[in-house]
Formats: sequence, structure tokens, C-alpha cells
Amino acid sequence: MQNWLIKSEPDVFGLADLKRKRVSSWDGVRNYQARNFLRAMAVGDLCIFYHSNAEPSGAAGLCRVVKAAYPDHTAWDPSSPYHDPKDGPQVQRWSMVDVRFERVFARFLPLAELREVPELADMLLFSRSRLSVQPVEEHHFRLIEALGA
DNA sequence: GCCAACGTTGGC
DNA sequence: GCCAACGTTGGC
Repeated sequence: MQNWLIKSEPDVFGLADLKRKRVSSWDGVRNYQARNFLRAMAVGDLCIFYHSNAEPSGAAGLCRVVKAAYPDHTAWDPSSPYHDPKDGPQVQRWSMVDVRFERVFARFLPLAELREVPELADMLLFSRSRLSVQPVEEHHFRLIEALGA
């Protein structure tokens, strides 16, 4: 069992949207490192749902992987904003998973606050700020869960 | 809206 | 394989 952090812009698709839908595919990831992490996800894994490009940005809550990686067909769709002309059913460059809403944190955790927690200082969230899918170490995950509870 | 960081593309 | 140009992410 692994823990993850996944980013989305709340203006596009926020945790409230996932709550409403209950289950959603996590599509549109177009970065190889992030894709590799998606492919490493297992059913049952918990993910911190992080709001990026928001005011403020930060950790909003949790969701759970309910379907392991499968081809992200939005890449094949010319009308999709995630269309990738180099991809197709034969190539399958990009993957997605399905996630299910788990819960909204009782307290939203802004990035500025997370930054000030010494125990979290070595999170990829800070050193690899542009990575939209990233693993989260168990002790980091537990601490964030406790802070948000 | 600006800009720094950084990933990708493509010429050589 | 290098590297400059370019595009994107995401904080502020």
C-alpha cells in the first residue's frame, strides 16, 4: 500500500467536484514521471487531493484509487484539451486511474502552512513543485492526515 | 499577470 | 548527445 498526492486546479476539477461525482477518472496527465507514478498506483491506495493554482493552494482532502492504470483515451480525442496527436490505441503513451472521493479535511491545509512544518520539509511537493502526481511517504501522509482532521 | 523552474522538442 | 528555444506549471 502506497500513499500519493495528486494535484488539480479547483477551477477545473476540485475535490468538491469529485465529491459530487463520487468516482472519476484521473485523466489528462501529460508528464512521463507523473504517468509512471499513476501506473504504480494500486487499488486501495490513498491520495491527498491537492488544489493547485488556487487561492490558496493546498491539501483539501483524500481520495482513494479504485481502478489501476488504463489507457487515457482523452489523448486520442481531437476535441479534448488533452489531445496528443502522437498518441493512439496502438501507442498508449498516457495512462489514467479512477479515484473515489474519500473525505474533505475538516481544516484545509494551505501550502504556506505545510511549508512551515519541519517534519514535512523533504516532501517532493516542495522540491519538485511541478510534479502533479507524486508518492508521499507514510510518515508525511499520517502527519498531513492528522493536521487536516 | 508575472516570472522562476523545469520538462520537451528539434536542429545540429 | 548537446543545448537553445519554447511551452507549461504553479506560486505569488
